Amino acid sequence: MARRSRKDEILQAALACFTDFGVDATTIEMIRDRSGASIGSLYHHFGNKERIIGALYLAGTAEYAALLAEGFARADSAEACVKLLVTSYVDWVVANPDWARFILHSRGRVEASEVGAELREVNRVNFRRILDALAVYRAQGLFKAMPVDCFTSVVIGPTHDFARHWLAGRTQTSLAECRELLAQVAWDSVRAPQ
Amino acid sequence: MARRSRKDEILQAALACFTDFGVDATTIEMIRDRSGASIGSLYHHFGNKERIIGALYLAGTAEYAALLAEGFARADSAEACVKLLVTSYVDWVVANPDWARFILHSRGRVEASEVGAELREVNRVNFRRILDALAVYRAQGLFKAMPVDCFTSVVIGPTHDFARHWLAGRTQTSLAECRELLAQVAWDSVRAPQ
DNA sequence: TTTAATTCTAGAAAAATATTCTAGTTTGTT
DNA sequence: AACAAACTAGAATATTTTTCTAGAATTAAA
Repeated sequence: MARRSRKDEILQAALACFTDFGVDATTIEMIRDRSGASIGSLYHHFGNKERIIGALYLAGTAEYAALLAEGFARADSAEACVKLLVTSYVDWVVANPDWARFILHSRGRVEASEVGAELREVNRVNFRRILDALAVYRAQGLFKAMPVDCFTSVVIGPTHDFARHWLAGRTQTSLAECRELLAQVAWDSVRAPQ
Repeated sequence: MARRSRKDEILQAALACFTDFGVDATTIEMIRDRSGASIGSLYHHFGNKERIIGALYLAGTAEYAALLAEGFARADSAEACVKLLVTSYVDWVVANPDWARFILHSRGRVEASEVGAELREVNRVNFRRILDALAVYRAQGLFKAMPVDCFTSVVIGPTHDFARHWLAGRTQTSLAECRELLAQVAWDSVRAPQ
């Protein structure tokens, strides 16, 4: 690409600032300096600081959702689907650590902001798609009996938690090394007893 | 208690504001109004806004750690220890939902702030205590082989994730209802195969 | 009980930060 | 070229955080 759009330059600069100084410590002026945009341009594109944060967050989750959807098209068993939920997440985090760090740390903030409703809607749709894909296996009794609410938490919870520690530099083991283990644990946790 | 200390009144008011409006939307002035303290008093006790957030965060994690330590004194098997990690967390979240919501949403922010180092130290000590308590069972081969980094994530990850959804009002099932299920899943995920 | 030191409270003033506003400039279309 | 729409610029304004000086309450020593 010859030159990114100004809007993308701003988002890129914002992420770099968030990574270096934390979301709360970065000021609009820092983003302005780093992106080369003017205050006017910045506010033209985003309206306020929260919406910069929101846009970056939504773009990130959309990328992960796309990766997941692509995988689901090929997954042809209960085991493959469950493991895919873990491995897609791991792959995306490993490929985009700064973005992932930002998202993990800003979820609450974005949910409470103006774009919170939009985010919840996107999540709801993605969640629904996952459940639909798994419904047929559930009907076949391939999963342990469990409130549906708990299912995703049991599958993805350990991976979220470990990814957070890895991103914070607190683990000996790398996230990539644990990819298969986490996928296997997820599957073992939800499969029906033999 | 006849009258809470001014410092506690400020923390209490801050939590109430955070609950009602979100951490980022509450201003120092809102905390001042709600607590009845003056700006001077507020800055005398805390120095800046981040330190109010940090103090509230550390107080919350200390309460949970105390609950956990108390339980560990009575836990006398690998299974009891693992399940305790889950049930103590569930019990604390159910008893202190506002505080838990704040903590879940502010972890990243606090880690990035001045008190981040203190928080990491507290976490490290608590984490070490847990691992020490479990080391004897690990030596007996009661746990599945797994990098030690992954162990806590596998145990507590699903509970963290579900608690977050429950606190956001996104679940049908209540957290309390899932208490035993989550504890059992945690134990099944880490116990050695029979 | 007086005195002195310390801790705490008050709110005005200053500094930092976010946002709005008006005036352009560029880009694309007819 | 003429026009409209999208975009950029930065000064001006508004909001929010933080500092600062003065004084009140509390504690401890003499």
